[in-house]
Amino acid sequence: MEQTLNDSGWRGSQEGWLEAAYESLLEAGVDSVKILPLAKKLNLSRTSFYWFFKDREELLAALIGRWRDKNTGNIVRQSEAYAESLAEAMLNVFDCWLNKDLFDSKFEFAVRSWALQSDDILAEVQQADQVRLEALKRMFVRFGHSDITADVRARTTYLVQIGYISMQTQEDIAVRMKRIPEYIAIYTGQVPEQRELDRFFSRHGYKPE
Amino acid sequence: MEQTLNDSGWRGSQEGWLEAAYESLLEAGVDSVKILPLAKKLNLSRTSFYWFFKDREELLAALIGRWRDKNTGNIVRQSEAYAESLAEAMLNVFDCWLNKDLFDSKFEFAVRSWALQSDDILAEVQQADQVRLEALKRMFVRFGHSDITADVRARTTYLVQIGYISMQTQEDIAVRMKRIPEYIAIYTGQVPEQRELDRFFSRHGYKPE
DNA sequence: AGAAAAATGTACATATATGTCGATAGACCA
DNA sequence: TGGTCTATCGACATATATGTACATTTTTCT
Repeated sequence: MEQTLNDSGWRGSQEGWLEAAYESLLEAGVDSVKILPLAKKLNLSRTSFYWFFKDREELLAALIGRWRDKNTGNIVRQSEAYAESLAEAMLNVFDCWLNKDLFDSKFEFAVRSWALQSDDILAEVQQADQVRLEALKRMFVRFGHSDITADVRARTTYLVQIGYISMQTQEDIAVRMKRIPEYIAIYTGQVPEQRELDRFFSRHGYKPE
Repeated sequence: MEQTLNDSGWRGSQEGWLEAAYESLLEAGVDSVKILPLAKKLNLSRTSFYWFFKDREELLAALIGRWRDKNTGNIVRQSEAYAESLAEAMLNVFDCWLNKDLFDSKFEFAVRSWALQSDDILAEVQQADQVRLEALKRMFVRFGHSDITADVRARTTYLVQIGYISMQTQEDIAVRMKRIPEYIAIYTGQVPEQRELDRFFSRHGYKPE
């Protein structure tokens, strides 16, 4: 069988094993991240793995590192982006839910499921939740909400999304877009302006008829 | 070691194995539901299991049956309960989130995580989501909401709860109760009356100072 | 008490996983 | 061209899981 070689001229690499582990995690959870199956997928000998990682533990740690780097940072960033109204600010946050470069929801779900069987992972996830919720709360406060309403609205915003992830729904983009104005109204208590929606739709390549 | 015997005078039983499986599922996910560890927990020989269940598959199927029977029915029931206002109706639904007899959220999370590695389970979960969402939507429609706003508000209500479950937070009852009026306001668009809140607090044995 | 059933346990065959050791092969460089 | 990293592979030792066959014990019923 043909072997695809990487830059350094070898078939395997730390990145290669990590990528395979990532795919397996997303498809079937942590318990599917096992060295033997990954080796088969990569067409490599199982033991070759140990050249790149000390053991399975180290691979899983690398996987968590990847998640931490990607998902939490962008929510904070989007919640702090420039906006003239709360509705516009909320639409900035919504970018995360529609753009896979900003938020990897499958990864998110897999990690949260993983937390069920590992206290270390649970601590990581709860740390991330806190950071994200606080960022969203600051956004509401910035636009004049009181402490308690900002807190509850931040939770609503965030938790609906986490809930969606947990539902693992694969919905049509048009269906999701149709609900956006309603969500904005519920979360912020104010109806978004048409031009704000248009700007949002346009940057996600969506054209409403 | 002393052995606790059940009604029929034997140590093991279908229920006993199922209960052990249930506990293991909630604590550490499906992949922890293995016959050998369960046997250790029950102080029984591993092979004794096969007297009650054909194989591991059958045990897992029984576990799913348990989940189906418990969690979905009560949400539908609560959403259809008598109420004079939308706020009161919503508070009826909130009973589920605070009463473990009405909704087992740990079980819910464990099953949803399980869905990641099994298409059969995923189908079960999505079926349940649909049934629950439709029941909530009917509730909003009953109190005069349009189709689209009822749909989005039903989703908000339900998804926030699924999100909470996914956060696996262990919060103080007082902290949760303090947020209730805000949640009701956001979900229904109307502020709950004091007497409605009092009735709710009282049936959950909570006394606000 | 004796037979039947319900439940348990031992031995065996098998599958899948982890991790170590040492031999070997490919890539790179002087 | 030969040495040296870098990576791959096969063999070994071990752990944990599943499920079957059959013998044994315990309970229940007559």
